[in-house]
Amino acid sequence: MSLDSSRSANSGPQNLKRSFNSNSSNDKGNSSNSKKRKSNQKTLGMAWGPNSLSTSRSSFRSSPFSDFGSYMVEKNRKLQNQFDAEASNSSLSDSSTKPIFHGVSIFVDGFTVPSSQELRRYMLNYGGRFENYFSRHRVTHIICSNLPDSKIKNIRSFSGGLPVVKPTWILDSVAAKRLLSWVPYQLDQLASNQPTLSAFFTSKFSPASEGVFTAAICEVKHATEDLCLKDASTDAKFSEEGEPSEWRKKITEEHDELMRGNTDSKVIEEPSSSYSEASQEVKGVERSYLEQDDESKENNGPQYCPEQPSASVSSHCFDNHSIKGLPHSTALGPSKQRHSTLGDPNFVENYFKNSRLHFIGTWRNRYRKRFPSLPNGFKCVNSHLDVSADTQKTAIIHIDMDCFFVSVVIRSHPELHDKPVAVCHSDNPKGTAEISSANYPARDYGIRAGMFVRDAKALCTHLVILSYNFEAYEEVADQFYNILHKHCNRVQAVSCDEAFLDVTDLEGEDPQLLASVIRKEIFEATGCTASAGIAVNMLMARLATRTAKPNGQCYISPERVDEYLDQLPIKALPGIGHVLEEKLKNRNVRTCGQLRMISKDSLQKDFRFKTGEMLWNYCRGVDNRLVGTIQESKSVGAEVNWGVRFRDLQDTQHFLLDLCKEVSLRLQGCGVQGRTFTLKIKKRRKDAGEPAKYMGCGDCENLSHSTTVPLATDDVEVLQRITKQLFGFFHIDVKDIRGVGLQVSRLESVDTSKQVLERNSLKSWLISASARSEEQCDINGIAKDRVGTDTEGRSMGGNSGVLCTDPVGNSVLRTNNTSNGEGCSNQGLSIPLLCDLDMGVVESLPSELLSELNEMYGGKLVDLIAKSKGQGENSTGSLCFHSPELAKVAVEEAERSRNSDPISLSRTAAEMKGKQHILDGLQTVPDSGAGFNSIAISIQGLDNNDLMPSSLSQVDTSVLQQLPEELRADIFESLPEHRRCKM
DNA sequence: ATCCTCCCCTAC
DNA sequence: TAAGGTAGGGGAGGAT
Ligand SMILES: Nc1ccn([C@H]2C[C@H](O)[C@@H](COP(=O)(O)OP(=O)(O)OP(=O)(O)O)O2)c(=O)n1
Ligand SMILES: [Mg+2]
Ligand SMILES: [Mg+2]
Repeated sequence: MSLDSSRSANSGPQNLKRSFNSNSSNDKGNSSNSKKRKSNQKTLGMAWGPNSLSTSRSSFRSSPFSDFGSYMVEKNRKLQNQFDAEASNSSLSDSSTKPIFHGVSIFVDGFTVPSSQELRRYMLNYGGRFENYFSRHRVTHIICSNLPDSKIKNIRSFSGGLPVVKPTWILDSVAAKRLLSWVPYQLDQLASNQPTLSAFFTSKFSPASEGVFTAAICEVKHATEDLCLKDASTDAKFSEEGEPSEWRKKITEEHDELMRGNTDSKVIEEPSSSYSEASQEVKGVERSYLEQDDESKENNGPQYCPEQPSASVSSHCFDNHSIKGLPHSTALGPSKQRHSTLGDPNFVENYFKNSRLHFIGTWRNRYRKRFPSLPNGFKCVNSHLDVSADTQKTAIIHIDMDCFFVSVVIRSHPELHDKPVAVCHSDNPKGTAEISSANYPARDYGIRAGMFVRDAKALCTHLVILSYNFEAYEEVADQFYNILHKHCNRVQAVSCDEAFLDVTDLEGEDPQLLASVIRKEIFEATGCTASAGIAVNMLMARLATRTAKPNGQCYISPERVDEYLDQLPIKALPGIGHVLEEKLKNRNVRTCGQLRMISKDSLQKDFRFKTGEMLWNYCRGVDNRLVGTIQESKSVGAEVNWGVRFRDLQDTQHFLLDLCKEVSLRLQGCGVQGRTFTLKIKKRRKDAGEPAKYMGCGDCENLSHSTTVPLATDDVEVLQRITKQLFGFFHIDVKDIRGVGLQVSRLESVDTSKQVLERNSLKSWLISASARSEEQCDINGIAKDRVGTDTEGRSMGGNSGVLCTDPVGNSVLRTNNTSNGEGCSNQGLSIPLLCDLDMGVVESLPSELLSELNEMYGGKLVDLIAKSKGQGENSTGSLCFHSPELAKVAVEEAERSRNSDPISLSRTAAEMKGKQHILDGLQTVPDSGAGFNSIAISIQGLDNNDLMPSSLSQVDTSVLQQLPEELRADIFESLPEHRRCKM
């Protein structure tokens, strides 16, 4: 309770976090440290380093990732806990058992007698460990029955040099009540072929050995772990025999076995045995992934082109008008800025081209285009049909590619498949580049996504670093989804490597069998493995996948949910990140079992309604979410929090312009326009030193301001004006800026139907404006436009006129009956006749509206305007002040102009002219009587001049200053308090 | 009550 | 050297 009250204050969470991780060396890593300390204290602690700076930590709070890399730690810990729990339970039941297998960790390969289940039980009961997946660094012995010769070769490469021992070794050891040497039990074929193996093995596998059970002959000296590991992984002697293709084949052939025998049995899987052998023969396993692209490529040509609008900013269309682009900096030496915004005029584009997070962050939009929601796709309507009218159990499959980024690029390095490999931009052992993905051998060393490469290298000096290949990720993701959609029409994409399937309605299909089929197809098509979880809801399916990884699948039956969750660390639940974990830890809650002890009321009191409910449900395995197609997006944005360094306002403006271009292109790529714009700034904290991460943002305050405009737009110039305006709200030294983002929300689709709507609203607006301009300004009604197609802002009272403010505090004086236009707008109007248009209104339209309108009239509008201009100043009289709407528009435009730079203003003569026209009109305000009360004024213009100087600011100010004092005061007072102060 | 802005948290 | 993005859910607190 006290914890989340900290939310109310800005600094609350930061302080909280700081206290959590006073020892982080990575200013982004923060709270994950506490976790890491725990799970792998020594190495990780050293890797991350002791960290003195409490301040260093919260820096990258938006770094969702700070903690992400630790989930595998959690998973392992979870399994560990389960294992320990089971082991201790078992021990309790048979207190006489001795830890015969202490230090022994087996992996059962394929069919054995006794079964892997039984072997597992023996291990549990006698102090050993049982690995559900193969890891050369965790497994000490592979247990395997004699195999046909054809399989020996595979085993050899698969085993990576570990002892391959017959199951009777376990049985005999149990019978003897001590650990026997495994040497006599070595698999015949291997023993005869590889006489030298045993020497190697013996040195490598000293059972971890508290000397109590030293009876075994095999127990040689305690060779150091490091030495052993190094030997094992650097010595290619064993692995090189295995062809990569064979490895693939082996994986394929055995994945059924693994599913049934090992992974499945691991914890949860129902011992259903029927489906496993039913799996198809692998015919085309050898068909290389390289030849697989054909289908999808020809269909659509999946490609990741950061240059494409929807992916990233388009290149080459920028003039870099940064005249002083020479890299001289006051604070930073040239070398320091080479990779910053200061060193690269094309920074934004290049940055996004290389950003992995940008890739995964924008993937969803590309998916939307590639797989437009299918007509038969299930819409995720929250129809609470849940009344269990469905007697049939729902069946959900969650499927996720194993170490996706590594798996894809490792295909061209088959010799590396069992070596520790990670994908990263840099191989610099001192670098702060981040690991994107690490394969499972690398994870055995504690290497995780998000970690600095130097820390990863410290954990594993021979870690192999591979480069990104975004195009390949895109392509594999595409194949992945092609397969999923082929089997199921209820697919919910989670990310480029992960999805949920609702297979409830696929009757006659065993979900587990289906999952194995899909996994196999994925492997055959892509050469990459995927893991799957099957359960009755999304939550449990996802958890099952974690258990199943890598290259496995796991079914959690409803009966075993409780058992599964009881010891599960709460951090493993989706939705519980490091913050919630810490809060719960402070209440001594670490496992789902413990979480269940807390009442829902209590949780909702401490964690608020929704979160409390989520916690209560999830720790019980309850999840009411439905698998649905991707919903239409609610926001579009772009941000950069790396390499952002500015010297002066011009640097900043240049960057903001690029960001606007990027966002504009993305809006257009998504076919939407937006009305609300939010500018986010990361501001270096006063006490923050150099970021731990090279070119990183370090410890920052996160600031944001937003504004809402009346008409949705995707126009770069409009974005630019708005952005400049927003930037004015931050009274900030540009040298402190470490990150910038622009987000657009209140989106409106630009598809045909919406276009019609928009045009209608525009038309109605014009008509009603025109009509009203002939009445007297009529003030009545309460305008509250929720639908928001055309008006905006809130009524702020007043009789003769209403001062409205948009959310940012651009105050807009206008009459309430603005909404009349909107009232009509949804009813569909025919286009007003040209001659019915009020030219004064038309001329004062913002340029983008004008051009849109012009389109509606087939281009005749501009002609008409030209003619009306010829008539002299006649139109001026009606220009601004007969129509509140007109005034509104005029003021908005004037406001935009104020913050526009000279370049954009002069870009089109027509636009400039229009603005000047309006300004002229504004200057006549004092004379214009009744219409006067509908002037809009942007208050921030009053004191933005220092930050946003522009050629027009003086004009604006003078316009403002011409206002009667009374009105000015009125306007000022009507502004929200925080706006007034901030100015 | 409901909307709005400004945040935080989470996932990949 | 390095490329710490993107989007949704949700809540506090103020305005209406
Ligand atoms: N901090 C992170 C997390 C993920 N990713 C990218 C790389 C991953 O390959 C991909 C998919 O994320 P997953 O969580 O599915 O992780 P992996 O697929 O790498 O491993 P796993 O086998 O656990 O799924 O997203 C990243 O770049 N940085
Ligand atoms: Mg994955
Ligand atoms: Mg994933």
